[in-house]
Amino acid sequence: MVSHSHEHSPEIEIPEEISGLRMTRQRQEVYRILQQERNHPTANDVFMRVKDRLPNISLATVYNCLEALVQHGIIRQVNFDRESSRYCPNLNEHGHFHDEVTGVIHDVDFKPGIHLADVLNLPPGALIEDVEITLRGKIATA
Amino acid sequence: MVSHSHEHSPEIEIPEEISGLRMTRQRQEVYRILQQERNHPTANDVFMRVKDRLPNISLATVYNCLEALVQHGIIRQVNFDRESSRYCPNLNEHGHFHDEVTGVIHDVDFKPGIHLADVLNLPPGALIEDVEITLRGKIATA
DNA sequence: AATTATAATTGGAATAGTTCTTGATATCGT
DNA sequence: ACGATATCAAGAACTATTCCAATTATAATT
Repeated sequence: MVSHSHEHSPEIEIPEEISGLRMTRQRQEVYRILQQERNHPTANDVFMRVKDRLPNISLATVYNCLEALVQHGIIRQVNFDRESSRYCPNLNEHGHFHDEVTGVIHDVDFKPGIHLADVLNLPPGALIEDVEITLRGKIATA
Repeated sequence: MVSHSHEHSPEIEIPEEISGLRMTRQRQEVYRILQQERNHPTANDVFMRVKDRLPNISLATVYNCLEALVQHGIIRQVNFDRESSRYCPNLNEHGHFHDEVTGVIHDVDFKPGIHLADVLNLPPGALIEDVEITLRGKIATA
């Protein structure tokens, strides 16, 4: 076990295991970046940032880590059209609004008490396992 | 076993120009396929089908045609995760349910009177230009 | 602690969907 | 008909992602 002694940045405590996933150093650092930067980074964004702390990490490992975190329900993968996938630590059911002027991606929550099945005519017997709601547009400069 | 017959579908009359887009032979045939086969085909699906009528068409042209039709608001492009894009002639605001057992994609409409702005907490001033709602799951076998 | 087994990481090669490029062909406006 | 413009075909190029083989780290067992 690693004795973490003196670090200066506001560290986020990450347990050694989450949801049955072994939290290796690489997975920890990838996860930390998602927690700190809530900008919905791409795999490559994460790769560039994580190299500050793990200079030898490979892009393949970043992909592996992100996939492992997604599989274990620790983060979510978000796709806009055919652009690079982005990753998001917000596990609440929510959608995304992509401001195409600034490029910023905003989380969009449901209004309280609203559930998808209430507003959509789903096929009979449909068991939803995953939902993706993505909006694209701009913000009126009032 | 499914007999995969291209039954004679009644010809669909397609005007020479739609929404300011010149309807070339290739665009007509691509569009016709989308109208006839409402299976949300991929570009490659369309390519294979359209070769019955235009044996010399190229895949690049199919992509060009699909893009032109999308740009002019004649069809819609639908993405599921990072899979191949699919194309859809249904212009009503609707989502898609992807049955991951059968692979079938169902259109999913809003219940009458429901609009997105009623159910989502959009960022103030957001002007939505495009919405994508994709669901993934299975259908319970009664 | 040493040994074996299992899992994770790395770096590069491979893949797949899509886009780009170039030269040929068709269509439009005059 | 003529030049200008748009579209097309074929294949090369591009890019995000995955795969693979070899190495390294961690865990389990003795």
